[in-house]
Amino acid sequence: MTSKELIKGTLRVIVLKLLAENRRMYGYEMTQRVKDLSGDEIELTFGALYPTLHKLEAEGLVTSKTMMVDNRARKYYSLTSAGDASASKEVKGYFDFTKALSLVLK
Amino acid sequence: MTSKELIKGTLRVIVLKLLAENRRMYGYEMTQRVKDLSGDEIELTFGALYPTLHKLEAEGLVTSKTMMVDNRARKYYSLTSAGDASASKEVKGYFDFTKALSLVLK
DNA sequence: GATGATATATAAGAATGTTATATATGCTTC
DNA sequence: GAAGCATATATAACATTCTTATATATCATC
Repeated sequence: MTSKELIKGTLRVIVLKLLAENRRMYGYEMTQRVKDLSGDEIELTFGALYPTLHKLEAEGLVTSKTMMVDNRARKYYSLTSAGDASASKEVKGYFDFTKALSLVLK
Repeated sequence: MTSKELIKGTLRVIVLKLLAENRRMYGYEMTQRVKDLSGDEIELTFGALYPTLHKLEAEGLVTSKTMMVDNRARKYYSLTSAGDASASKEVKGYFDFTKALSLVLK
């Protein structure tokens, strides 16, 4: 892990992007996917992930469905159509911000 | 402004970088410089900037010196040698994180 | 004399993240 | 069969950090 503080503000975008790329995912899967994709650099914590997921659900950007898999409850999250629109918008916003910030930091 | 939330966690790096590039700067100057450099995309708020500056000072990474300029008090901030070391380290940390995150978001 | 740019700073409140904890299954190892 | 680890969801207490509002003050311009 490079820096834990820097994840602030980006968790929401990460979740939206993951769900935009995958029809449905469950929380634990997201933490593993992010860890893999980032080369073990970014590790999501559950204490941050679940509140974020619940918040997105309350905003109507995400829906969830609990299923039994291998005798174990698994809660799948998916984007709503509003969530799909938000996802591309917020990912773009992230890169715009990054670009602007790189002008300051370079 | 693209997104206000995304600035979270990056303010500290911004301040360190500004002071690494300039021998000394005052708060108001920092907000203007960041605004200029980022093409009006990033606007620092004083309520976030001053606490950050004071925190860096408490950590021994920054020192300050108040001077009268045009009959007006102006507080200049500078990096200590520890601050100088932190600056390059934390800027690098930011770009490492950004790189890792772009693997997730692309 | 009102407005706007310059200039620093604090306080209340909101948002968001960390750490610890609880719960539970299934698999592997001792 | 007990212990430990990976899998799996979730909440609570706490800490940090940012936003918004507010206070104060000078100088230049209209």
